[in-house]
Amino acid sequence: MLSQERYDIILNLLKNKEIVKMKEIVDTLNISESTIRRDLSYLEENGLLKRVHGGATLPENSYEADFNTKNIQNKIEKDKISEAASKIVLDGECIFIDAGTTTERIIKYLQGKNVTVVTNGVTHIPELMKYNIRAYLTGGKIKNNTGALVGVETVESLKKYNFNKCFIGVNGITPETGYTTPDIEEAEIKREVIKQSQKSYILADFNKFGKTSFVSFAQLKECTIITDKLPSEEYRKKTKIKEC
Amino acid sequence: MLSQERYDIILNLLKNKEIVKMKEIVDTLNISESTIRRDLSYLEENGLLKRVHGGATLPENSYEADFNTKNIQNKIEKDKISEAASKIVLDGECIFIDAGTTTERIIKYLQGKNVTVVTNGVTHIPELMKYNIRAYLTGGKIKNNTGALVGVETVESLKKYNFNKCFIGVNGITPETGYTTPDIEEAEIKREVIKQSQKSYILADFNKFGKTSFVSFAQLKECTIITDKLPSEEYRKKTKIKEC
DNA sequence: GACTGTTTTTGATTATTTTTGAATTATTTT
DNA sequence: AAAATAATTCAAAAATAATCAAAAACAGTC
Repeated sequence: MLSQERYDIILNLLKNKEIVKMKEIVDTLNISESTIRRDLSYLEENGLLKRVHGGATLPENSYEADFNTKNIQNKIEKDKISEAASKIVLDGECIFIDAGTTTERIIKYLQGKNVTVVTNGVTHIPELMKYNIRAYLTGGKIKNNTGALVGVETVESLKKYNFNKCFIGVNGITPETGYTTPDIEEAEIKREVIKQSQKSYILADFNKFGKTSFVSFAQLKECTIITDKLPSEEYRKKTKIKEC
Repeated sequence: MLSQERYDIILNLLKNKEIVKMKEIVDTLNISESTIRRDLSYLEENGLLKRVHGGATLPENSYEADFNTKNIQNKIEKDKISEAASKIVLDGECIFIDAGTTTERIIKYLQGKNVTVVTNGVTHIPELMKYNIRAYLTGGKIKNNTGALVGVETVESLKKYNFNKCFIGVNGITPETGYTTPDIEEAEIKREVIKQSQKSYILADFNKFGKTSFVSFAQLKECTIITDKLPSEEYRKKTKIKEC
């Protein structure tokens, strides 16, 4: 059995139960405790679960949406992207962090840095408070499914800020349609944020390339893409790309 | 049984009952008192509950001095106040709910009502989403200790809304100083909210009467007090009071 | 392909640490 | 003071970490 398979199964056990015991994993996988311990350590390092005495639990701030991503490797890459993003943030800067699970991961890497964060993602708040990061929330309507703040109030609110950098999530990237997302209200926010930022960064794992979602919010050249793997040279010609 | 499981169960017992006795925990968990004591200590250290002789209660907000922590009756009263507050909210109204633990309790009683809620309390969000209440958040700086949104951005944000009613927490009430609270930034918000509301309500259990905190944010007559027990007739002469 | 040497993965074994419950002592409540 | 509850201590049990040899996977070489 491949380690990847084991990772999948373990995370799946967790996904349904919130908490899983060593014994349960042993029973389902029929594999030695030693190996499972190693797996758990690995998964913990990559923030996919939290080990506790006797088993493992979901990590503190895991929002369900993230668990729909089946491929573990993909999650690990996502984390690398977030880490890379955090590294380009300089001391004293003011940045915007978009709502969404990919962008949320940046926060933990900002720990100890002197930055001011503005966000429209209410799910980011516990994380921001945990690391004691100076943070502002845009106003607006709370979208019940994603916990993003949207609407006129949010756009108005954004106009008051000037960001050194902004970090934005995305669902599809093509040279023709640019950056796309499925939600029209959230697209509006992203558009406004880019307008208010000196530099704009798109966080995208490599399977977003070549995909198109419902609403375009910017052209390729308006932002720098931070990604783990570049699919073709075509994109590099059209915009700046930072690989990690 | 994993310690994590026990934590969950204990906190769940608490969530519904406000207070839980040692014996109850022993009966439900079938585990030694020693272990449960250790669990309670751990949970207390993490601010998830407060130990009392013979069991545990829900934690109090540290800065919001509550002198009767041991008194369970007091908590029941608090909840009655919140329930009474929720009952004066009419169908279709737009209300403001102040940040804080007392006001947070209103939310669960709004379930199913057709209301629009605006708030500056980020800790209210999960509860608002849980009951699927149409909600807006003011913008502003996230105060790290209380999770309240404050500052110019919040005040600006509030000016756009007109509320039918607002529900505000308080730390002290006297005929001379009016309504008082320890935080100057939060006071500013309360002041603005009252300005934007047709009717303003103060939620106060009876031990807030006769106390004075640092900053005044309104005179007695500007608001209606919702309380469980009235300490003296003096107050009734100066403002409207709703007992429950 | 077959062979060889290297690296990686695995499971058993053995320390080491953590958790637990009982016994004892101290503290609080009535 | 008596009863109830809590803190402390300690040894047994359970879980984890560390170690190591066998097995499997891999990379070259012929």
